[in-house]
Amino acid sequence: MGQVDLDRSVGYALKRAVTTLHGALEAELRGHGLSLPQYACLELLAQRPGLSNAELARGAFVTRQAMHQLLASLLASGLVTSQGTGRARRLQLTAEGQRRLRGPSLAVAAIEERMLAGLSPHQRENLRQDLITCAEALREPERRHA
Amino acid sequence: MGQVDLDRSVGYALKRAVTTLHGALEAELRGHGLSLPQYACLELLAQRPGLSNAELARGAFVTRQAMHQLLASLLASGLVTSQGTGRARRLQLTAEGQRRLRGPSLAVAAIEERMLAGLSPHQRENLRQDLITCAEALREPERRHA
DNA sequence: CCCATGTCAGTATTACTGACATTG
DNA sequence: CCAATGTCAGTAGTACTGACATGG
Repeated sequence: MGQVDLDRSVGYALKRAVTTLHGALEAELRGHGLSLPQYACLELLAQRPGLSNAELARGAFVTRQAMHQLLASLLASGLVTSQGTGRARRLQLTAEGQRRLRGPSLAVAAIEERMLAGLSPHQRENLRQDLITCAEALREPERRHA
Repeated sequence: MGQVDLDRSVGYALKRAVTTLHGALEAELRGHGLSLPQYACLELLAQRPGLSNAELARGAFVTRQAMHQLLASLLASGLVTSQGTGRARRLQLTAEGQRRLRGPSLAVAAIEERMLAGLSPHQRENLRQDLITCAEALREPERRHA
């Protein structure tokens, strides 16, 4: 065989974990009036103020078109502001955006904490590092432009 | 703050890993004429013959309605057969389904192997276990029906 | 000139919720 | 009767591809 064994597959466990996490996050965020993509965008801007749309898209793992339309609603809601009209517009949270993010951000942190409750700090860091190692390993053969 | 720190967040690393994996899988499977959900369904049936639609749905982390419509195309394509008309219909791959799955299954195994190339067998198992621990931890408070 | 970006459309896939008959 | 299932619709949210102007 040598094929995939679901009961031993890291990929399958990965999918299970993410699905469960997404479900928990969406359920929680719904109560805060935010979708998961919206939250991700706001959180990204909170921690990395001044990102452009394209940078934000890369950080959220979506296309810049998808981020563009997501941002449109956030801009319209007054949670985010755009500065300049040049090539890379600086985006950042408004005061209202910061206020609206506070609760959800704490709630999300609590969920992540609950998810990791069974792991020691050492295990958590190992887990995070291994996940990054996995992502890096898959990105290699992409060989972006040139 | 005590809020989410993207650069230290396991959840963020999890999302990055899954997104990258999905991208690699979809790119590969496209060449085999299968979508990722279709592949998942076939692989599940290959390893657990006789599953019902609802069981399949749980195994693939989607609703039974979503699985139902996915199965419709696979049944129409003759890759899967349904037996009985009772409450829990037994589903299984046809000979054609098995044949069509072979290549994709090997390709997916290769991708998973590439993803894990930087990790020792011990690390891989640790990673898988930790992911399952995380998923379990989040599932607790759901408390399904009483 | 070139590449990345911002932006406008259109499309498509995918899954979801709701509803209801059926089965065990 | 009840819980789970199969199934039919309709809906929605999300992202994707294509295209094109702009800017550095």
